[in-house]
Amino acid sequence: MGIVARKEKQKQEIRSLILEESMKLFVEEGFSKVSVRKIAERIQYSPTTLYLYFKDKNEILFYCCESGFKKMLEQNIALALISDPIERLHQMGVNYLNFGLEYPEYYDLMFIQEAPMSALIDMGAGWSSGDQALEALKMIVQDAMDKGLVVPAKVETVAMAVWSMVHGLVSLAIRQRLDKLVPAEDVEKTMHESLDWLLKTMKKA
Amino acid sequence: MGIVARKEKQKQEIRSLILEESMKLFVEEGFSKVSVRKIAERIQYSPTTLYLYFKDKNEILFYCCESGFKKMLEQNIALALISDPIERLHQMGVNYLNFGLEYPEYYDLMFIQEAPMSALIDMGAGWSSGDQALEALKMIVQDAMDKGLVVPAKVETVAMAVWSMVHGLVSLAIRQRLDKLVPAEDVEKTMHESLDWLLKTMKKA
DNA sequence: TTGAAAACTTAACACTGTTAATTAACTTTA
DNA sequence: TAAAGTTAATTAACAGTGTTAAGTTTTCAA
Repeated sequence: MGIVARKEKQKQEIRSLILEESMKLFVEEGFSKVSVRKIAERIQYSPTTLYLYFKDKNEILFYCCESGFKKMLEQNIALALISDPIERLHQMGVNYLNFGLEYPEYYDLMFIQEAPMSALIDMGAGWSSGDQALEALKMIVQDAMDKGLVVPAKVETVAMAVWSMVHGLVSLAIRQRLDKLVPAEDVEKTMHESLDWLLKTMKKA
Repeated sequence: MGIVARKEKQKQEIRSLILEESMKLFVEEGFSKVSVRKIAERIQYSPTTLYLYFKDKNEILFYCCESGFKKMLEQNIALALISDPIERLHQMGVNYLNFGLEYPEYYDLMFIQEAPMSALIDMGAGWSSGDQALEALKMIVQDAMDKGLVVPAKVETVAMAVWSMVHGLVSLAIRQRLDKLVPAEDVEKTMHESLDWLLKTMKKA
């Protein structure tokens, strides 16, 4: 049984190699520039070999996406130290904005492109890491309500509102729409001000 | 000078024909399915002819985008009848959500894809209709502040917050991310609840 | 009617994702 | 050890993409 195990391990190594190199590629050159042939060339395999390890290109992107979520969750570990729910929610938002602005290519894949979601549907799998992040958000909102820090409302409604706002900020920024509202050099600052404004506004007086 | 004028008119007619058919195509089959060759086939011209009327594909999409903004602005005409700024802002948001959900392909082009913005940069032109919509938004926010209906803050900050939120809602919905937060059949309803929540929350007690 | 200018097309380039058929490599069995 | 079987990887190809250069047809003025 040692041989079949080694073979399995080798297979996993090539899978990882494909994913690693794909990620490098779209961090370097952007999502639209990633092609199956380019990935193949980097790992010195023929393009069709990738299809032995993944169903199609979307599936490759889906797994890249997963690793993006891991990156994001890492940033949020320190949140547990913040006891005040509002302050915790605020810091979570700040982390979200920073992540989006620092890794726009990852963000694009995770939340803007439809490719990874199509793969997800084809695979019948779950949005595992994404769901995890959303659960964390809902729990913070719930916590804030329980402690009477925000006006009571349906948790999903508020969570959706908050998520949509930070996503809106990041995705509009990434797609160069926000500089239609304020000068380019003020975009990042104003994004944070908008987030601050929301948190301040939703905080019960 | 009659002849040169007629020629110019014919040229404009073909331009319009290209744009009309392009728009039909991506409303029918989606943005990603629109190709230069498909457009050309529909209008019974060779693919390369399109390049006599537009610099590239992005430029075609840019002009389609423009017509999307016109569609959107039409929906907002009735807003002028609403005197209460908060109520007007609310209705503007509702219109925005409805537009996005009703014409997801247009919305995609106008606010999600980067192609039209690239064209805009190449052309050195302005985001004319888009700017107009944003001005309208800022004015309403300003109005609400002047009348003491919301807590004073920088107009750009609040406008950005509101726009980002509705954009976030629509774009996450279009890309099937919101059904990770609530069941698919509840998405639209919850989107509206989130908008309601924001407006209620920002309204000065 | 001829010649220039404008409008349009054909052919081609360098890509894209993906599949079927084929070869190379390794494992197991006789 | 040699043959058979299995797995891994490749080559060739298809049908599509945006775009450019060169050639053809049409239109109009002198």
